[in-house]
Amino acid sequence: MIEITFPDGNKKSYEKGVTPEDIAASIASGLKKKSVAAFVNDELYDLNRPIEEDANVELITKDNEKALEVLNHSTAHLLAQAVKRLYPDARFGVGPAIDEGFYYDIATEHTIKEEDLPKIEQEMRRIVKTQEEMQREEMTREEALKRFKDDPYKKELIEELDEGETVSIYTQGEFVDLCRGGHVGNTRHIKHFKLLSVAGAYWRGDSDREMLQRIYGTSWFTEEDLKKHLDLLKERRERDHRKLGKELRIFMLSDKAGQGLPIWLPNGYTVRRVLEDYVYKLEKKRGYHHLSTPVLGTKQLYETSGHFTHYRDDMFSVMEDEDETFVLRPMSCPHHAIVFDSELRSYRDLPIRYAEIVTQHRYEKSGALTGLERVRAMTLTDAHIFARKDQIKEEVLSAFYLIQQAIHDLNLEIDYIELALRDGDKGKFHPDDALWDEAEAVMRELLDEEGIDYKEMTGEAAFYGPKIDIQVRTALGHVITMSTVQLDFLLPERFDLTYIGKDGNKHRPVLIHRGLVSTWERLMSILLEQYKGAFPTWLAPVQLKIIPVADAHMDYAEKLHEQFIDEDLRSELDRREEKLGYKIRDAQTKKIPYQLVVGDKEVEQNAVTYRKYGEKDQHTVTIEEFKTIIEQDIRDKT
RNA sequence: GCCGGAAUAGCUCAGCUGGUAGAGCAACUGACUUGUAAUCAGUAGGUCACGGGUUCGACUCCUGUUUCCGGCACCA
Repeated sequence: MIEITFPDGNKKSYEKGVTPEDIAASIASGLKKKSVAAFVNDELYDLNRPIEEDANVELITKDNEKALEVLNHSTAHLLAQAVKRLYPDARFGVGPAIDEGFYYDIATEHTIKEEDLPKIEQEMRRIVKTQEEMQREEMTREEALKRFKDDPYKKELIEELDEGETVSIYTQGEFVDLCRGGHVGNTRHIKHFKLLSVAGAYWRGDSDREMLQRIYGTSWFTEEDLKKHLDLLKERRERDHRKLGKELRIFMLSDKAGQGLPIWLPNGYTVRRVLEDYVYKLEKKRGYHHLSTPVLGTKQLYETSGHFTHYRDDMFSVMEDEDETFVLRPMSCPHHAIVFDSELRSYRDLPIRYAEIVTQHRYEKSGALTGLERVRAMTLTDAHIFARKDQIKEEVLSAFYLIQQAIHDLNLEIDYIELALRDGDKGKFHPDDALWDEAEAVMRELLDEEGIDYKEMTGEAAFYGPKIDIQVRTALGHVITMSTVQLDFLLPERFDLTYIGKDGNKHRPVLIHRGLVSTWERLMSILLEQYKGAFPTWLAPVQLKIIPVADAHMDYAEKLHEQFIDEDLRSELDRREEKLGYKIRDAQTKKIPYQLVVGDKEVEQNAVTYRKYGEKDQHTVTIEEFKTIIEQDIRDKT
């Protein structure tokens, strides 16, 4: 007999070799049904894996987050088994559970197409029906190597394990897979799943190695959950900024103008100007000085900064004219460094904060380009703060809080914060360890002191220094880097920047790079998706639409329209001779925040009847009242 | 850049095994003068992404290119 201790402290005796499933059944039949796996002494156990000694056992039920992961992982195995039956030459890479699903990487002569997915799914369902037991087996590394000798990918994975490590494999029917485990125990537990797509993926994520075929899928405990998830995927497609951006005439892309070179249409540019203005004022209040520098710079400038050597491949071609050589700038710090260096600086002048609306060009790989999210010409508000070492914490934090404010005003939410650090890669990061140690320590310290939660990411730093990256989750579920504060000791060296200290000697300033709300392009893609194209009034390209009931009311409507335009409201008047319902529908599909209907009643009362986008109620108010309402709305930014 | 898929009217899409294209919406014209999501009728609109090939004949089959989409890699 062995003794099992439950999370609530209760203990119970069981036969040696009892499985989590048995334990669940012994407590309640409902619990057995709900259980998916278990933590046995904090190790993930399959439902059918025997427990050989006294242990702490926590059953993982379907409502536990881990349960879905186990289910999806098991579904990946099921997928592999089905693929192997249909394409016997198939060899397998890795097949993990991921957020919202799973995938498996496959090597086979057969090119797997989207049309093949139903066939594979069908085979999977067949295996579910025959209720294959997913049997765990443990062996030495050497045995495992023998077992998988014809499986180059699995073999490679095993070879990387330490000598003497125990390897576990799982067998279900004729299919055997190398796997650490945590499985549902039997294929019959897998019921509600769908294969979603096929894609290519490099073996081990290494672009120098071969590409495998990857099948993505998703698996759930109930049909409702599966359906809900599929609906969510559909909803995300509806929110796609490329679709909305086209419908609402926000931006366009044209192969005639150039791949990845977006064109801002009047609607989009209006939103952008509002954002630019907002940021300009925000920065102005925080002591930033705005300036403007050219999109073209000498190659020498970027050689000095180090960007040219680091990012040569991601820059547009070098331009040569007579004896000068230029590049399209990929970023703006060198220009700002030069401005700093153009005058003698005293310690009293610091910090100096330069901000600029910068257009920059990067030769992004063609496959990376995506709508406004990833482009080759982008504009952003970029800032560089030149400070003394004793000012670092204050300046980094103030930049951080500025970012927080902007993200809040845009109705976005910080998902998490990353502290990006270097790793041992001397080619990727500048080699001065002392500078790195100091910079990384300061960043860590200030985050800790301020009680800001963050994840450390080694190997993710910029080549010149550590970064604090602010990650935002978009409405489509992507996590993107929205903002960044980077501490740089290197560029001031490279440009030999100095200021005169209290002691009368020259000192080296530090450089803090600050990206506020990504680029306008990317921000627009995020906002479009966030608001589903229905911009809040302060951002909306058209804030209100005046709709006269009939021609007779046109004069009144014209007068209103003029008044609103004078008040700096973005007003439009529908002058078409159409039915009221038709014009209203048009205003609605354009997602205009306020639609104003004016007819006999309004003319008589000097009033407007408005309806807010997304609301059902209509309100009749005087013109003055309406102005107060919309102006308040604009101030609220909601 | 890599793997796979796609490209038909301004937009959304149909077009079977090869016989040179069609709908809805939008646009334009006319009638209707309207009270909260589509009034009716008519007109016009396409080198079927581009180049080459197979064929008596290609939107359809083959091939190259371009762009887009799903991923991977990359992202100062």
